[in-house]
Amino acid sequence: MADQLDMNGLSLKDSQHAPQGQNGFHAPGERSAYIPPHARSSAGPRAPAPTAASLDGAMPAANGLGQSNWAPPKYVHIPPLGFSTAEIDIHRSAGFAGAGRGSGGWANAQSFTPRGGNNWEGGARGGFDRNAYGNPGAGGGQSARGSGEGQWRDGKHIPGPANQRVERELFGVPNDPSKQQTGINFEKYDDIPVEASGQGVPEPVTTFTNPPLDDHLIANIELSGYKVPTPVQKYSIPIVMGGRDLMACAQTGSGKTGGFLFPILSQAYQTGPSAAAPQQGGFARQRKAYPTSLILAPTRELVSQIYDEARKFAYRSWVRPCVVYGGADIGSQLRQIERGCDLLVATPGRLVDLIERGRISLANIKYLVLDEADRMLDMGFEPQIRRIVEGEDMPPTAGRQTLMFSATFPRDIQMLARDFLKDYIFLSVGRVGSTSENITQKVEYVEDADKRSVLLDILHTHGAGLTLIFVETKRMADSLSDFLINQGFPATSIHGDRTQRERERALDMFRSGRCPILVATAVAARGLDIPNVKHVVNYDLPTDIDDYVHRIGRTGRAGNTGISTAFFNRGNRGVVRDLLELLKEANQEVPAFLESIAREGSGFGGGGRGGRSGGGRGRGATATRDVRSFGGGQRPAYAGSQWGGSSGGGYGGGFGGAPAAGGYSGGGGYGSGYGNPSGPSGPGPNSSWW
DNA sequence: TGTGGGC
Repeated sequence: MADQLDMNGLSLKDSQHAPQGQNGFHAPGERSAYIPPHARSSAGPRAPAPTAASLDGAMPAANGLGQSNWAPPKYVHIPPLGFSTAEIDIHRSAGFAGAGRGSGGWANAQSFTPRGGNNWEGGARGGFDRNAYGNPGAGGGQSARGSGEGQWRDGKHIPGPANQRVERELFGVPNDPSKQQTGINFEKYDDIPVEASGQGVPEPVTTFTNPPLDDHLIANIELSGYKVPTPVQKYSIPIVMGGRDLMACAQTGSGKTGGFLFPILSQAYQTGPSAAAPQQGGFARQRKAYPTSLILAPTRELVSQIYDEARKFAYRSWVRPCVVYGGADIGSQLRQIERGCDLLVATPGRLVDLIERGRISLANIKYLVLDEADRMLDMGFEPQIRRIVEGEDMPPTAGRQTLMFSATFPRDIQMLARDFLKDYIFLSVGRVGSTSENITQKVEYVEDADKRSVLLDILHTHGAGLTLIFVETKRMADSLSDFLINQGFPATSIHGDRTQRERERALDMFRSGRCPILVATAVAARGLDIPNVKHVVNYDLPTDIDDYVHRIGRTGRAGNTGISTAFFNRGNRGVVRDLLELLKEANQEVPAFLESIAREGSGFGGGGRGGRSGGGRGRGATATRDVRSFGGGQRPAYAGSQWGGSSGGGYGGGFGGAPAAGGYSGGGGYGSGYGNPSGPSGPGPNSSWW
């Protein structure tokens, strides 16, 4: 269904869709118009999920390339993905078919493809009716939009009616592999250590129960299949509900999104819309939206993913989530916002645009969330974030709650982040290397000239499952995917120069297994939750080790295992020390050449630390630590979630029980071997993942 | 340097 819709308005550039009957492949000689490399990768619209038969036979033939390298069985392992064409169609059609508004998956396509009667329509929200705040029409039966939305009336939350179709769209059907992550049971993570510092850290919760959580939220959590809060959720729920600011380090895929959505929505369901809400003139047409929650993330796809989650947990509630990002039709986003916007998920650029147009005010923001916060505050994004947070009408730190989440949090970025936080609690969830236990990391020495052939070897060897290949530049993404396609591999690419439609399509093809090889730039490095990524290849290593951490984190998620392979050569010696350290910490095999190049490296590059990581940006210890604890040589309290036995009390520095002690008073410190001594580069650890 | 992100 999605693919079919994608046919609308295709330009020449999209002509890969045209030869539907040929599985979307052109013989090279036949091309009369330029077809971008990635375009040649796609199977035609509505192509069935690849089966051994379809790929084996049709694809190479249509490709007309001889395909000596084509090894069907390996890439056709759709079975491990558990897809059938029918399932895909069900899901997708659910996403597009009828919902009056944004549909699931990457279905936000509607926002840039104004198809007739697009998804934002389907029943005008009669302006704002703040008397019965929320979703007019939902009260007495079916909402006009058919989404089963609730409202806030007379100080009470009145959930909308259930809607089977919407439920299936949001929560999937049983065993829907595209919803796999939902409902992963995190009970096995019970022994994950947690470090919390700051004044008065509250006790963690252990279940999704009322109190403190609102019943309506709990119902939606159950629909989503979550059973027990993940470690980060256990801590973030009471912290956020207690009104505190938060800086949290937790691997994506560990329930981070729920970590902020749960407490925010729960509060919203209990307290209703902000009293200070929209100064609606008495006129029907209010064109400016006043969201109470704002979630910012660095890429469009991530924003879209968060929005999809938000819709689940906001189901039938008075809270209306909206999403805005660039590359998509702004008109439909405006219409969407006009119908009500309580929780807004956005990329920075488009948000600024909408603010400038006077269509969004941040005056009512109660919650500000920066996802992938270290990225949002790095050189590239920081000015925009600062403008949004400090340069518009958002309440100051005292008037809002600010939450930051990331898997990595370099020291310098922590320092910067403090500008946006007030008396925050620092939370680090996870055991050193816990992720990597699920990821087998390999590093191979490969000269640039040999990369392609080594990659082919790898692709032949590790056939089953999805393979995500990272490169450093957009150009390389195109040329490598082009190469792979010419070699007969079902590959596609995603990077920032592709159109939004191409990006979403590539991701969808990858996700669904129809195109199990994806060549990507950094755009896909963070946050994306793609089930069944079996192998991450760092064809080009990033220059920053944190990027490496995020990249390999696309596999081995939520208890699954994964493989990571990095191509290393002397051009990467800038990261050699950090990489070395990382591998050791994660108990991975350390190739000898790494050690020796690291020694070479220490000879030059100046300073104590070889390579680029000057400025104290290198990895130090394994755990991210609260930067506030470095000042006086003090360390944050150490809270072993299940270690100390005493259910949250009695950690060294006053976690839980002894409020004032916090992380400032040099608590018990780390167990031996937990916090490494500071590296030579600087005052100490700064970046990490759990 | 490159990668994201508005028009």
